[in-house]
Parts: sequence; C-alpha cells; structure tokens
Amino acid sequence: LRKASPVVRRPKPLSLRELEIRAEALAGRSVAEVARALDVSLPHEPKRAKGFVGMLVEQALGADPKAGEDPDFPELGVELKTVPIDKNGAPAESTFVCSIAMAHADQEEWTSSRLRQRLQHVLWVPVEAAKVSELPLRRIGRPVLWRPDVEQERLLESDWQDLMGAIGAGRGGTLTAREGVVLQVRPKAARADERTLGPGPDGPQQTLPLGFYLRQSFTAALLHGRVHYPTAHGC
DNA sequence: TCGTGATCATCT
DNA sequence: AGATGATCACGA
Repeated sequence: LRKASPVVRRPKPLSLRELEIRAEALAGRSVAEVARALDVSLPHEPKRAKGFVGMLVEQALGADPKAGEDPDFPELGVELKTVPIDKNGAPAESTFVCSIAMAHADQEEWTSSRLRQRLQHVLWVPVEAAKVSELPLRRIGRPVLWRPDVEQERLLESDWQDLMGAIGAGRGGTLTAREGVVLQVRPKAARADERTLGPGPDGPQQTLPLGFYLRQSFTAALLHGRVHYPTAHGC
C-alpha cells in the first residue's frame, strides 16, 4: 500500500464489538473514499492491484500489519477476509485461506492445522469484484462475522484430511482444484516453475508450493448464514 | 524465500 | 460463463 504522505493507520480495535462497528461503518463506501480517508494512493494498472483492497480494508479496520501467520486481529482471535462479490451478490472468486507447509505436510494434524486456526473466527467483508466496477468505484458491503458451525467444520475437516493426506503421502503432484467438496488445493507461487521441499512418491523432493482455497459455493452459503450440503452417505 | 493479500488469463 | 491454474505486489 503506497502512502501519499503522512502514515495514517487506525488504532487496533479493543473489542469484537468495536471491530464490528467499524466494519459496519465501511458498508456503502467506495475504495476511493476509503483510500482517500487513509491517505493512500490507488494503483493505476488493475493487474497490479491484486491484494490492494484486502490490505486497504485491513488498514481501515486497524488490523495488525505484523500479524504474519497469526490472525489479523491477534488479541481478538479474528481473521479478516475481503471477498469479491459479483452483480448478484455471490462470491466472484474462490477465497485463498492459507499456504500449505509442504515440508511438514505429513506431520500436521487437523486440530492444530493452519487451515483450522485461520477459519476459527472470520470477519468477512464483501467488496464489489474487479469485474463489476473499476477499482476506485468498487463498493464495500456489510460485514459478516462467522464461525464454522458443526456441519461446516465437518466438511472442512473431511476435505482437509483427504487433501492433506494425499500431500503428506507424496501425491500432492496429482492433486487438482477439482478435488474437495468445500476446499480446493491450488498452486500458490509467483511462478508455475517454483519449487519447495515437500513429500514426493519416493521421499522428500522439490515440489510445487500449494495453498488451500474455499470454493465459491461454500463462501456463498456461509455469507448467508446457511451452509447445507447433502451428505454423501444419506442422512 | 516464504507467507500474506488476492485477481488475472486461459481453457473447458 | 465458470472454474482452474498462473500470476502480481508487499513485508519480515
């Protein structure tokens, strides 16, 4: 995020309620309005604007810029995610959740997994997608504070076990985004030829870095407070 | 270099 | 059109 001159950053919210109120206050505002209020200049080429809106909203809400792998609001245990919305109000893209630690993929457990930690408590902020309006005109919508319910957590764990199991067993190279009911595994790298140490069929080898994404259908449902899938083995 | 923030560009 | 695989920017 480029700052035009003095650095402007909101103080961190001291309570969940304060965070919600701030997020509600962004509803209806445009990217240009928020950027101007924070004294941030807009990127000109859309191709170079990936991630801009997410970082802008982080700054507007007082997220900890040094959080790293921790939640955006460490004291509140809340993760912030902006979600691009199409003209019908549905997610326009899948949602990146976290990268996969390839080197330790065979040792990770669901309960302490990066993915579960990140999705424990999420503040979703809908924003008009890049294909709906030009960057400055993209409007922010009403936030949704979400925790996975029992059914959602079951779906997430089931996919995670399948996908992480495959990666840990050295079959990560055979995975595509078609696997998974609510999750996807997709490349997460600057270039398709990047490699990092990970499990291979015959032991550790250089592998394509992967990340977890939420399918649009899952995100769409949770934004409306209802995720209900038919169970694969009958009710 | 890796992880965070995502959207782009192409193929089906 | 929608989904998949590829790509862009930034910070520690």
